[in-house]
Amino acid sequence: MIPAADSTPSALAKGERLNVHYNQVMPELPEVETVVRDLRPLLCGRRIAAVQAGRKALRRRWSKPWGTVVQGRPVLGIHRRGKWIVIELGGPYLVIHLGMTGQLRVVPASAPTPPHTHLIFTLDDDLQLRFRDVRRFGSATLFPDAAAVQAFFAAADLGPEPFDLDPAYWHGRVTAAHRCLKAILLDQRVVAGVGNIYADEALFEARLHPTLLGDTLRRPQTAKLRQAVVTVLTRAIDKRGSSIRDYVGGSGEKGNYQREFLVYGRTSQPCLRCRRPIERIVLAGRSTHFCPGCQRKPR
DNA sequence: ACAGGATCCTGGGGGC
DNA sequence: TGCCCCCAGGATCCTG
Repeated sequence: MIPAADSTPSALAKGERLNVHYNQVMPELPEVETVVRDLRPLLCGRRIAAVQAGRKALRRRWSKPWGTVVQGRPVLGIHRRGKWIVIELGGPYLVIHLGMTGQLRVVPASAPTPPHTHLIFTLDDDLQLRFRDVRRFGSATLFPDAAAVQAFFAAADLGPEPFDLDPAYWHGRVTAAHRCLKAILLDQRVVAGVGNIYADEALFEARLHPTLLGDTLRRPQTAKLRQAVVTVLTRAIDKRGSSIRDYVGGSGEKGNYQREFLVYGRTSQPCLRCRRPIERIVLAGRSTHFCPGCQRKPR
């Protein structure tokens, strides 16, 4: 078992309404992209000297001889695919999902180990890559080679990246589905990387009601939705880069998470565009926020 | 086949 | 003060 240090999470600022229960970033595509970009210069070219694994398994159990497989391996690259982080280890690949509360950090080996740290990779220069995940919704899996990683994504039927969406493909997938737009956006088989927050934000950006059924949309609407997904994610990646810059550095964990969401987490607050109160409903088992003025309800 | 629901997991917040 | 219940979410498994 990895020893736990006495560090407690920082308290939420008073009056904080966004992400009421959380004092950390919920990782969706923009957060994962930021983590990958930040980790790349810290990890690439280094070598893994040792691995420590916690006793409690994550949702996807790692293969047994972790240490022997990974030990001595160089980190050749780190990439993102949807919300998955793929680390290339000169042969094997490490595939990580941050789930809801997962964190990947590079810190000095001497830094205290916070609770819920499940994996520690000691690098060859007194730094450690640490995977921490309070709720253990995340996963870390070792694959023998690139083909095995591809097979894993193929088996999950992981859809294309949102930035590469072919208009015809997108229109076909959306209009083929007899279910609400919110559920379609959350479906990783249709498009990879969109989560609950950015699904709501994208629908607001496109001014489409979340309960609209996919098979009722016409081409201009699917085009608008596709563009909205790209716009919202691009904007978030640009902002997240600065808002969680110290995510990796380890020193100031607080960061300032004033996110500029227009609907997510803003239930009952006035729409920043039309001032009508944002509404919250549950769709596909997920809280869904929308503006009844900007996103007109279908008949 | 497809859509929707339950499940996992934990800490914080609200209610009593 | 302190307990208990509820809530949040992504992926996956299960049901209709």
